[in-house]
Amino acid sequence: MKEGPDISRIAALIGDPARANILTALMSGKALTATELASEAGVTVQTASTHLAKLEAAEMIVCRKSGRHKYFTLGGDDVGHALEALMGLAAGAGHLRMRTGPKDDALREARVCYNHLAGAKGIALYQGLLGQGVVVENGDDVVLTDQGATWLREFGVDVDGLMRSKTPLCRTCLDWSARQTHLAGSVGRALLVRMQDLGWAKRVEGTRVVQFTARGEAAFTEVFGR
Amino acid sequence: MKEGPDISRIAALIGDPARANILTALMSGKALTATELASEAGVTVQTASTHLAKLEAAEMIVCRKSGRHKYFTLGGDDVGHALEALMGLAAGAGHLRMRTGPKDDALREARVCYNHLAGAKGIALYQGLLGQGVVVENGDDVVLTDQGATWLREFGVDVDGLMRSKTPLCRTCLDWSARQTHLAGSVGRALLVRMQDLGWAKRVEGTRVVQFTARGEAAFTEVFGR
DNA sequence: TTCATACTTCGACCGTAGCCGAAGCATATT
DNA sequence: AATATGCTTCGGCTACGGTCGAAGTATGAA
Repeated sequence: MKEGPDISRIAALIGDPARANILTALMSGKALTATELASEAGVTVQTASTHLAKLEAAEMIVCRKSGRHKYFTLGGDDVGHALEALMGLAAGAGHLRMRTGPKDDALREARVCYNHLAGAKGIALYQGLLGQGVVVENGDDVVLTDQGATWLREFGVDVDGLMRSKTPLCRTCLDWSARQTHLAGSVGRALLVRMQDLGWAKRVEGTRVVQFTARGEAAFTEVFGR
Repeated sequence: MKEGPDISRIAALIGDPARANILTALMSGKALTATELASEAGVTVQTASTHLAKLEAAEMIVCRKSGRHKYFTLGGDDVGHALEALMGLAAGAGHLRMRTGPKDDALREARVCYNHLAGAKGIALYQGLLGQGVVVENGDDVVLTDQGATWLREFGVDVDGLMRSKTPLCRTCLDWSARQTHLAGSVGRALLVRMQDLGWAKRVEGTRVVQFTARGEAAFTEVFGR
């Protein structure tokens, strides 16, 4: 009768609002302490503690203790992917957050999606890469072209290093804000890092917002088109 | 404070065991009636009815009524993808079902995963296609080669028809039984259909099990190896 | 019309799990 | 040692939601 992996266990884990908030906060990719996560989730530290214990037992998050702090991060890329997929569903079903925060516009413009660029800027980036033949689409899969590898090298990305790693180079990721795809995978991550190194953009502390500088904005448009 | 779509709502929806069973049952891709789903989920029809109403309200499933029956199917591909992602997580965390049913071995051997072939046979199929250069891997993306299109045509698959459609040709899908990838996407689906047309395999009514005939087994090994 | 089947709604029961206050450890700082 | 900070455990309260029996609606068959 019952077959397959027990999907409901982990879904129930994500299903609690407090835990969902914790996980969403960790989608920023940054390591956060228990108290930070508690305030993020809107619960006391005690409750957060039990939640974190459960999430850790399920290997959805991992913790690294340093002194009297415990820093938490997402368990792995699979966890991020699953959360992204759920966000896509939630956005599609119109289940957006009730009170849309003041940062919502900024989030729609440019934000961090686990480790790569998302939002309007993320989509523009992807479209730009497609237009220049750096990557090509195949269904909803993306492939890095040979000329694309060269292009990336010139842009300052260590493509060969990425290729040695086992993590996939390119993946598509569906935006929950605009219903379009943008670029994830190690290339997507590397591009975000590179743009920060170039001083084009900075992350706004404590949020997932990515703030472009005036110069960065111009350079971005120059390279990727609007 | 709170940013992004409300992930917890739908996660909680999937988090209930009964609803999870319903969704898992619908992963077979077949349209099922309310009573069938009730027995599948192990609850009475009344409870199933309320669950179905909730799932439908969230657009996770759609229903088509015919006479006094109501046939339910998954809401869309996004739903399927999200469920797959969760299954991957659940399998990874070792949260497999407690009591493994009698059909479990058959499921591990060959089963329907939403609409394509999964299990040991699914993996063998994918490996065979890779070995013959019909598809090539790029990270965790898969691409159909030109020679692969020709091969498929000879195998009896209407590749050109598939290409005209907007749905992606090839996608990878992670098995929960063996932790390996197999082929999804419209090509994956078409191959399963073709094998059934050839009389190689039949679906066992009411389950996700795919039963290969002796002749089909031999032909499969012939064509794909292993 | 009458009966049977498929599904839905209502009402009441019950259990699980989230929540916080308070106390308990553990690690740093003085 | 004494104090402060970060995190965990315990106990009890509460509420939300899943569950089923029973009654109610819709559709098809006799």
